[in-house]
Amino acid sequence: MGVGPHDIARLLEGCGLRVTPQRHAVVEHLERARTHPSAEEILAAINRRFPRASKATVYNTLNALVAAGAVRTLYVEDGVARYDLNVGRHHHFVCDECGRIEDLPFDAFGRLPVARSLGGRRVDRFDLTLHGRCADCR
Amino acid sequence: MGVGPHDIARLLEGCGLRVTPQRHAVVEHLERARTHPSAEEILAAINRRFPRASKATVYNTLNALVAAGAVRTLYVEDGVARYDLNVGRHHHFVCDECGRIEDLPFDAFGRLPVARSLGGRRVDRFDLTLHGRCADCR
DNA sequence: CTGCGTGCAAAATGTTTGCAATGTG
DNA sequence: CACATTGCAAACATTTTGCACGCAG
Repeated sequence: MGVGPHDIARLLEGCGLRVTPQRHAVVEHLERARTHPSAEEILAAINRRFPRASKATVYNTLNALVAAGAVRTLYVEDGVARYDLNVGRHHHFVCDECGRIEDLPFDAFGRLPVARSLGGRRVDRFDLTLHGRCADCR
Repeated sequence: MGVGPHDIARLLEGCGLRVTPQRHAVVEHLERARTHPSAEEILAAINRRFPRASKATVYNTLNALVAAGAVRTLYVEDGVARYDLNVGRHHHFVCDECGRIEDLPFDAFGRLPVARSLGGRRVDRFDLTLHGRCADCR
């Protein structure tokens, strides 16, 4: 699922956003990072290339991408927002040792028998998060 | 799964906490509320009986209960911590309309075929959260 | 030139902590 | 009576917002 340097610009444009170096760097880091980084981590990463980049820019960019449906927000374990470029159906694995969050393909362990309705409720979707030790920490 | 007024005192003692009226009220509200309340909601609730009760007391109590394993912290949708007295195995249903969070029994829709290991990872547990409309909002 | 985007700083939340006064065991 | 717990206020952490300047179309 490689997103080329071109595609980043297209993704931004597709969200109605102008392509700026800072925004490009935000998306590039989201793509490269396999840890579902927080805003703070993203800011630190893009500050290596753009030392003057600010929280406001990072949050503005992320919120715009989320609003446009290109990025998903994740809340895992603590109240810190984490961001996920992968908008397709998938699950998550949280390593309780190092804290990294990995994507799991939707069918990694078979389809889940989740009903469409349940006790009078309408079920539209579900989020599954696995916990344990990642391959590195195991 | 009714927890009587007696049991609240026992639960607090079992966590090594002295039984105070404020703490009793916190647990009582956790038990009665079916919405997995946030600290702010709990504070508002116990302020009806104890107008001078403070955030510090609510947070101290909740954190002590979480540390003792009697309460679970939930992070759903936004960065706000929500608290769940039910520490047994169960899932959650989030109503996207009214925001309420309901407990679902572990076997509500069959056991999930989640593997013990997955691509080099060790899987210890999993959290499943269903989204949709609750019976009231449907 | 028009206006979106940036960066800085301040504000708005949500949560934690320090401490004197108080209540519990 | 000893000391855990309370309430208040201040500190913290994260996210949002206001605004002047700057760059792109």
